[in-house]
Amino acid sequence: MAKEHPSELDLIGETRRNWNERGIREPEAMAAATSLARAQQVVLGRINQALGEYSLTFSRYEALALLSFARNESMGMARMGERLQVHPTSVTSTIDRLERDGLVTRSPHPDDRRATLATLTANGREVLAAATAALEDIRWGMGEIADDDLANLTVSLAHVRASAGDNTDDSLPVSTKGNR
Amino acid sequence: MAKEHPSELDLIGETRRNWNERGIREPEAMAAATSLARAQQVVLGRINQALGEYSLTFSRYEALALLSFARNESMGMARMGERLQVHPTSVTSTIDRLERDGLVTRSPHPDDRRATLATLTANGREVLAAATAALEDIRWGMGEIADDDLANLTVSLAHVRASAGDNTDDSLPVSTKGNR
DNA sequence: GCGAATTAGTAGGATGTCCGACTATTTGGT
DNA sequence: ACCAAATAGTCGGACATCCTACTAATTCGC
Repeated sequence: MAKEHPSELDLIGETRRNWNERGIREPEAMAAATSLARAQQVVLGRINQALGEYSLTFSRYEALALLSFARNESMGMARMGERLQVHPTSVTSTIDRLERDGLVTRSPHPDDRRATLATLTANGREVLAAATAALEDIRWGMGEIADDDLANLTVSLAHVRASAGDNTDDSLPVSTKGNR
Repeated sequence: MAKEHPSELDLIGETRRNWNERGIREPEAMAAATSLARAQQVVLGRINQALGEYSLTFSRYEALALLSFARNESMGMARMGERLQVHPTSVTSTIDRLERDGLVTRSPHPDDRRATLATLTANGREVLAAATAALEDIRWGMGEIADDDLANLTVSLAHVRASAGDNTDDSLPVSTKGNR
């Protein structure tokens, strides 16, 4: 997915300069938002590139990983949507494709006839392991960035997530925990 | 788009804990990548929410803004794809919708009969101005985060972008420029 | 000059995401 | 107990994005 499209000129800086000439009201926020969008595009592109080897996408990979952590490698779809923070219809779509590829199975919930359980298959477990190794190899798309810088990034991003109401208590790197 | 789905439990931290129990190889990179994805989801959701008022999406907004900075508020579509860092077919799709809504027009390039120029209309210019004001009002989706923190975030993200070959010389806040 | 290689734009197909609507089932309040 | 309200999952529609393939036009190299 999406080859890397490096740009010689600094697109973010260029954009900021343009907006500044026009007298923008929140330049720092604008720069942060556009940087965030571009960085995510880069990282997600690398991740999906690596996962393509296994006919996976990051969405489907996340669903597999979530199931692998669950009791019996099984979980109701509504709960998956909450955990993955996506719309119920996105879960349906994701599970459709994972089921098509034989990585999960659907089964009726034993106690609630409305609910459907998604369960990891043996094949799904194997593909997940291989895909995880591939992601580790590319450091989850984070390039050659040092762990210290990654920790800083995670902290900065935690502020953003916290502003949306996310609890981020446990996201912060150990080294920075309680240092405030 | 996408209401805010705050989560009481720390999903990122939870995920990290799960992976740690399994002995992951690049925990910092994993945490940074998942944080990036979630933060981007939050910010883009807020931005698109605000732009919905004007029947715009962030993609279409970016295209309008790009045109507004161009000479004659006009630009070839291939060039737009380079600037916006998206596939040529995505530009076609974006311009299709902007044209449908009367915000841009297509016209043949005078010197190159292969090329098509997209040009901002008067209405497009007005909608862009109103949408920009709306984005400023919500600080481009960055919530209540202080400018200092936003600057740190932009610097951290510049590292990521730089790792993809992006030139980031002019993205860095003035205060940190040349301090290395 | 002329054919090969490149470039511009689009059509068609796949995926992911959201929203609104709809069915089936379970819960809750009176 | 019973009907209203909430919940689980799916379907269809709208968008954004990518890729492959194709047409038309321009540019390059010999």
